[in-house]
Amino acid sequence: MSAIGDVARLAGVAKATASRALSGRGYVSTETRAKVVAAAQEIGYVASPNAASLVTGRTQSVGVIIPFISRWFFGEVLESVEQALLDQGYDMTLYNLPPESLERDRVFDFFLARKRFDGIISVGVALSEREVEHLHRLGRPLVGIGGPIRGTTTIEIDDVAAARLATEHLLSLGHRDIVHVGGSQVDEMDFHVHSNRLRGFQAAMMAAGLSVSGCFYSAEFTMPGGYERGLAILGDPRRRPTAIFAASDEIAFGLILAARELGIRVPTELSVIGIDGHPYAEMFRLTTLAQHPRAQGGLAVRTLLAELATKDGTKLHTRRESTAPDQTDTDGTSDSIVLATNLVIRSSTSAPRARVTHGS
Amino acid sequence: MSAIGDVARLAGVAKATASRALSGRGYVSTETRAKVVAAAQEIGYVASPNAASLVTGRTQSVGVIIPFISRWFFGEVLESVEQALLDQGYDMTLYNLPPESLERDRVFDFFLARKRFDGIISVGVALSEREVEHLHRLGRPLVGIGGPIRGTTTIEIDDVAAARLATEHLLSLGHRDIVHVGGSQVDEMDFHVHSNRLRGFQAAMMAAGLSVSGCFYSAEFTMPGGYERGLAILGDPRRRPTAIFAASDEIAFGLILAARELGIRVPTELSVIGIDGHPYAEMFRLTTLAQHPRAQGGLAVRTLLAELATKDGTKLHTRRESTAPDQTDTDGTSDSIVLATNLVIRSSTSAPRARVTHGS
DNA sequence: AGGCTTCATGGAACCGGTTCCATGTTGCTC
DNA sequence: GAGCAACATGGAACCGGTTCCATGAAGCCT
Repeated sequence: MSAIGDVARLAGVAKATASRALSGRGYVSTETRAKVVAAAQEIGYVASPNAASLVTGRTQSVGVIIPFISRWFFGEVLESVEQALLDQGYDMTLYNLPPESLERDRVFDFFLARKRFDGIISVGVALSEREVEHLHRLGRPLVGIGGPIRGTTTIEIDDVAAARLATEHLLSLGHRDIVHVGGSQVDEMDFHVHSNRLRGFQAAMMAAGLSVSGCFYSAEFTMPGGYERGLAILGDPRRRPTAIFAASDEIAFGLILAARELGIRVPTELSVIGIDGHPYAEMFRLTTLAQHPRAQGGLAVRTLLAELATKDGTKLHTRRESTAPDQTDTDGTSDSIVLATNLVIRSSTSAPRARVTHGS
Repeated sequence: MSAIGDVARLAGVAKATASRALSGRGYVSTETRAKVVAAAQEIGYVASPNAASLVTGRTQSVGVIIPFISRWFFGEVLESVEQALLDQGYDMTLYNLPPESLERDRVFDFFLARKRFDGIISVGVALSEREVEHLHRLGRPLVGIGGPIRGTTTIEIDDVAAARLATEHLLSLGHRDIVHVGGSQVDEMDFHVHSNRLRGFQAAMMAAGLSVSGCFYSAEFTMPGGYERGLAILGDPRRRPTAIFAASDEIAFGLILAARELGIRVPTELSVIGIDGHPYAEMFRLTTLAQHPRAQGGLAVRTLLAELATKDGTKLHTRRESTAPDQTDTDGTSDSIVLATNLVIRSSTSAPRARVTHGS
């Protein structure tokens, strides 16, 4: 269609001047700029980002890797990341890599290897040494959400602490017979979320002098997952706990539904607490430790763009002359930014009923 | 980093030959190709898509516009679209445009106007005349999901028919006192889904000789939305219907929860049917009219890529010489591909209890 | 053996921008 | 009024590929 050359011709200036006028870089007189802008407007000129990328090395777009799209946490992160990037004029290209994805290598070796992104955000995907290495070699900033990645800034919550706080809430209400329903070790490959929450639970229990053996059940991280586990755990009245700490709100919802189905009153006969701050928590009156995925997404984008701005001094476009001796760039700030969670108390938790001593 | 020139030099051939060898276009002897491939392998060469796009006009990437990410239907579509595109070597760039988005114009005029995409998929976003016009002018294929867009191939289900079928299921069980809980007119701007489902409901009711006045209640398209409406509708025992047709499974879940909370048995005292085929339907034992968003997404991609392949003959790269007289390209196949839905009967629906005649 | 087609390869133009460098202008200082 | 900095602009190189065109070597036909 219309190229910048056409704009220049129409405005009666050189390509170089038109470029400067439109991009705002370098010296251009006010009148010239006006002429160029008018010409561009007239023929409906829109710059080709490809051409610009080719010479500047900047693409104005960011790649995002994520294992799930429709699970609440990930959907929220995605929405906030997209929003923040759009605000700053960046495109977001999405790679959905479920835990067992066969495409994984192809995404890393082919899609991400092309210099198509100014930076990459990895959400809840545990990267292998090789993969991190691979991405670092691209010389593009990489920011993670949801767990530490070696040599990379990561936004996360303190899962151990969150789990401990949730458990302590139950303990403080007087519960002694507490069970944790969390993610299975098998799904764990995707991050340490599951085991961290389990550890937090165990830490709190042990600090209270309670045994943790037999207190953990695994479930899928979904409402049906919690529901099924709930039916199994609560089915046997003699082994029924007085409180359950669920590793996610969705699991907690499922547990509550299972309890209702079995005629067990929440919270009178069973307290349930979750982690997430899911929008449905209000409806289920669920007490939960709220995390804020949108804040995490927004912060990830700000962090990435800040690193990008810093790196701006150092020409992104690797000039062949500057044969820097393959520095591994380990100076990369490997901080882990921990965001706060907060306890939202609703009516799914309360003190346990007066204890009925078993067996006598 | 490494450019194709480096590969060529290492292999001892010209850039042109290296390009042919790697892209597989044009004549290259087997040995030469081997040499080039080996050289490329050796220095870890990865082609720059930007440079290629610049000359070919193809970007190997597709833009997707979608109003929600975390709602079930949209998440599913997104996952399947991404998957299908990745399979074919395409990138997916995502634009999240919620109904009231202020970014809307910016996305159309700036982000989508740059020749960055080979095609565009619009999911559940009603496009204005101007926007369609705008996209068509780019000369890139456009495929819609979820509703007709003038002059564009669209993948959809027959919402009217699906609603009618759902309603007929309730009627065939003997229900006469049926209520429809669907999307509000206000959200409607995003598509005709809401009003189409309402129309299907009304058609079935009227065909059965029943009045439809006062039989419709609007709700947010979420579980809490259905829950709240459910409490209101079912709260008054005298005006309680024997069956509810919910416009979405999530609404249906909410209705079921409300019923349980009010001590109303499903399906004995209240039948509930939804539309969607949500994965949680199993857990809620919900009878529903299943649609298949993944199939819709996959088909949309296949359709788009097919149009792209056709257009391939006609040089995508508009050569300045071919000053074709601004043809509006109204030949565009404006088909609407309608995908099937199917009734999945579970135990949220049954015949109504023996009728208790009111008032006497 | 001469002429043609098919295959192989290199040189150079080109896609559409950005940026370096050279060449002028002004305007201000001493 | 000479000297110098800041401002304006154009020409040309360049980013990294693809493709057109020309040249040449085989292989085949008559």
